[in-house]
Amino acid sequence: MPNKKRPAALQARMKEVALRAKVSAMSVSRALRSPDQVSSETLRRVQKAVRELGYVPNRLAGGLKAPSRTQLAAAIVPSLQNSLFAATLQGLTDALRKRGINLMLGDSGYSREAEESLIAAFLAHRPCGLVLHDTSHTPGVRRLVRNAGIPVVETGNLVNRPLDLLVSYSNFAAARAMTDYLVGRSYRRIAFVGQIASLNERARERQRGYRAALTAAGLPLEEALTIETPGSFENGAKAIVQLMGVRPKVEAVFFAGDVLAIGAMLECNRRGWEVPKQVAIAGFDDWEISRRFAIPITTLDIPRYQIGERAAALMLRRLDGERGKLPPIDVGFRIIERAST
Amino acid sequence: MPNKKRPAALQARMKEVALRAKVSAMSVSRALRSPDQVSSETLRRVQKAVRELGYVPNRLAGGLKAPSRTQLAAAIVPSLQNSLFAATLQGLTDALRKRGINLMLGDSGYSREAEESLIAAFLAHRPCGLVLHDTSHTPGVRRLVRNAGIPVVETGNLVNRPLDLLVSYSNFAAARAMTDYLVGRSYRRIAFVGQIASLNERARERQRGYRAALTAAGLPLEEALTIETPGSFENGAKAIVQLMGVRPKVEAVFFAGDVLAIGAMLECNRRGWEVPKQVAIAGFDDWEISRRFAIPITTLDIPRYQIGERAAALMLRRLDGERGKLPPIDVGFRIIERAST
DNA sequence: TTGTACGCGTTATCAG
DNA sequence: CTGATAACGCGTACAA
Repeated sequence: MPNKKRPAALQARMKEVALRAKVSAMSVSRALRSPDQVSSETLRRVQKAVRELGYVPNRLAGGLKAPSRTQLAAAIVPSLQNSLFAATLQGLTDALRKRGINLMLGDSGYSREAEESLIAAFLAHRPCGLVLHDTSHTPGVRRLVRNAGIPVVETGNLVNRPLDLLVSYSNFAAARAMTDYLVGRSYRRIAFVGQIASLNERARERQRGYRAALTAAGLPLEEALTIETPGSFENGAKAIVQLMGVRPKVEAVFFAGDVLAIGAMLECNRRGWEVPKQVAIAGFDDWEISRRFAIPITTLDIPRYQIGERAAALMLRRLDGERGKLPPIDVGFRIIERAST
Repeated sequence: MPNKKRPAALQARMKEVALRAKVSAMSVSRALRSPDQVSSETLRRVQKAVRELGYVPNRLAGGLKAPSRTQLAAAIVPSLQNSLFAATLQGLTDALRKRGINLMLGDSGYSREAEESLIAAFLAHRPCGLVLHDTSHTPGVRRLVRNAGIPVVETGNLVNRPLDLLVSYSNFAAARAMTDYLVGRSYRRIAFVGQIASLNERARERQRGYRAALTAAGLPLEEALTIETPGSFENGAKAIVQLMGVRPKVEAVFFAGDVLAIGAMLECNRRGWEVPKQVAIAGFDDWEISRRFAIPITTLDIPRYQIGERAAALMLRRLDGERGKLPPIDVGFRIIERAST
């Protein structure tokens, strides 16, 4: 048995590439990481050997020696199944991949405790950066990321005291702008349907924006015109039914989430309620389907993909050595006016 | 400067935990990985030290020494933004997390070449397992996974010769069953709208299933009744408009993707076409919104979450030492009959 | 431009 | 049940 101790014919190591290329392992390492620091002859031989052996570098070893260059980043979103976060993730991975950085992904299920334990688990792999959608954290999270000493980007809301880097938009300003818009369209009795404020900072901020706009316009705040409910088509439908029963009549409903607005629109279609004549509907986040209804839905466009892209860019600046406190980035939002209002 | 060489007060190492707990590093390692192999006194002291130092183990070092236990798996889906894949990912991460395994994620953009280069990048991190949605690969992929020597699970289609493990359903059988169902409902001129077959094995199989059903029922195959188009609401709308212009009249349309069926339904609503009276509509994959229309859409339920869960389970069996060729798992499908047909 | 020696943090092995 | 020692595969520092 001419077995060289290695059980199966597995992955080649750098040493074997070196042997085949007739150079030292160090030259292989250099040829792979900074090709301009070796002679073209060495480069050629190394590349040939790499190809022939199907060599796949071992980043575990590399990362051990040179932490902060593991070429692995981590991201945590509240839910994997929400298309909003998916768009941000796409922007993130697209931008990171250009630099050879891969992404570890997990979901917190909207729980701060789950976020903390997930971060701890991720840090065990020594990622070179961390992206968190949430902006509200346990004390443990602050300690973990401080000790980790890696760039952290938050993306969910334009907060005042971020952990580190911040790329987002103002949930408050967006909700306020949409409510202002409805007021500008002469709607007076405007209802609000959003996610449960106590569970979620973003939901809280949106509700606050709605109220600020009403107050600024001199309109009263009525308990019966604010509904908190988990986001789903069904709950959007239930909310519109409930609101249509309120007297005096509700003129417009701002759904702080397109999933709710769409559910409501479907319900209106089913019941034959005319939008916007009987009730106007506004959404939040411009899902593709919102513009495809017979009466397309007025909504807010948030540049989700761009948030991911710019989060990556910010992280990369840190990895490239920039040390100072980089200023937060506000990607803004845009009201998309359609027939539903 | 009392600096002990370490620049900042960063992550504690196992050695420091050992020092504080007054045991050897080896005992710390054991206490963490197999608590029942150390005395309860040692265990207690180690746990205390870990807590006090906020120790986060370094899996890079662990993985270097003990490959195949990096506690990191990798998954590649065609697109991050498709909710179908998101459901599978959720099942996957939920199941893996119970075993402390985290997930690296990327998208191939429906390209086999992109899949190959992504796999190579992922393998550099020495994942202990790999999940691929696609079932059609470049030769390079076969070589890479063979050399990697890790479990690989494919999830996109019930193929005959999987790379290794397989958890999926038969796209062919599902499409055939739906077409059979439509035939059973006495529709005769049945059209098919699906993704572009040349780009995607799953699309190909669904189209094949449709044809097989028609042929078995003695119905003719007509060119004009098959449309291939990228999946989107808009393309679903265009397809139904095109098909409504065909003479003699099309009686039912099977959209091999709910996004297409929903786009078509929205278009019918807009134009006032009655479903199923003027044309019946069937979909594929039971998106939540499909059941919320005034006329809810008949569709196919694929247990996407379960696919992820079982893919994880299969991978774990391998990691737990099972060697043989584990048989493919067929999770099946279910026709959900609603008013649209 | 290239090579040598050593160390990164952990675990397998084996002796106590 | 515990500890000493030697890898794991690569990168830094320095020497040639």
